[in-house]
Amino acid sequence: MARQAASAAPLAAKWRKLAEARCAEKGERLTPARLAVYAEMLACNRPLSAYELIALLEQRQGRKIAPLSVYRHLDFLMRNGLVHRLQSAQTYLPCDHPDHPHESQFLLCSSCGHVDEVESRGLETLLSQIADEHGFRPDDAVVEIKGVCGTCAVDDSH
Amino acid sequence: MARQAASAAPLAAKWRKLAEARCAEKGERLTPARLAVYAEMLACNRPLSAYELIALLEQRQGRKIAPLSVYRHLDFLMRNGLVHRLQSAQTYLPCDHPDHPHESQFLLCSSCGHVDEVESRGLETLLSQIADEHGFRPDDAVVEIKGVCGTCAVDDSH
DNA sequence: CCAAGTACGTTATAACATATCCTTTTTTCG
DNA sequence: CGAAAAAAGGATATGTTATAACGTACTTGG
Repeated sequence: MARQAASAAPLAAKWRKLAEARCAEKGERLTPARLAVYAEMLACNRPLSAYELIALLEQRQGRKIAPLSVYRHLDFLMRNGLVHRLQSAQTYLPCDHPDHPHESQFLLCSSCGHVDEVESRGLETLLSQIADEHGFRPDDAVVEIKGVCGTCAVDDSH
Repeated sequence: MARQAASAAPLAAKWRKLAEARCAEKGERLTPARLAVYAEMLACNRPLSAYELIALLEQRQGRKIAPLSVYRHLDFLMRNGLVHRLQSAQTYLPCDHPDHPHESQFLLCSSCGHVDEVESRGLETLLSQIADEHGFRPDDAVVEIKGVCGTCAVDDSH
């Protein structure tokens, strides 16, 4: 039986289609190199630093990859709402629900490293209000809550 | 008249006393080196990268300063609530009201670079609620709103 | 004094990100 | 189609941010 050359991480059709749709909307080109970075991030399913991502891609593809390439691909993916950057950890994470543009808030577990992406309209409203009270016109907000997730809290108590 | 050797930035008594009080509470030692970093940050009155701070201190003191020294001093100042780190900009800013421990939120103007530190109990409550809904125990939250401040917005409209 | 702990200096290096320049690929349009 | 333009990607170098590892000196408290 033929073995396929594993030059890219497997990518579920669901995610590929969403990604294609998001890029098509803006007339952006979702090239194989870009898709490979996105697939790798989804396959790994945790926040990755740019250099961790480089290492994974190099291993997968069996060749050297320059940091700049990955940063360009990350920029592209962020620009199109497929990937977020965690500012407090300098890592990158695929968006959990890239079906629509949105602001996100993150819950970062300091114990297991898991990150939960949540979307709270109430919070966004309140942030706008706060900005408004200070005569400030907000463009975009970073909200990253560090703490311990439910699973780890349960484990702690044992 | 005697000219004083300007080996440290001038530091208003108000800020020095607050800093001393904060450190005394925790039995921490506010040494001259630490105070010099704090004074420099207050004198500059804008977010500084660690390396900008190094350059300023080197100029002021007329000698080389190792990055690690400044990072240690910044850690100290943050640990004692005198300085904040802006996660999205990788810069450091003296706390606006170090008279009590608190969580802060920041309004960062992308036009003039000014940063406003605000404290919203309502926001903190809402963040706790959101965490709670997700079974998450929060330790600390990063909230940084980027946008355009009132002053710059007025200028824009001309 | 002496031991322990904290602060700080020095050198080196790790980790994160971008600049510059050039080649390849894709698109556009006569 | 084929030339020009635009977008993407590769290679090399460098800039920026942060920490490791190790040693010395300065408190502090018995």
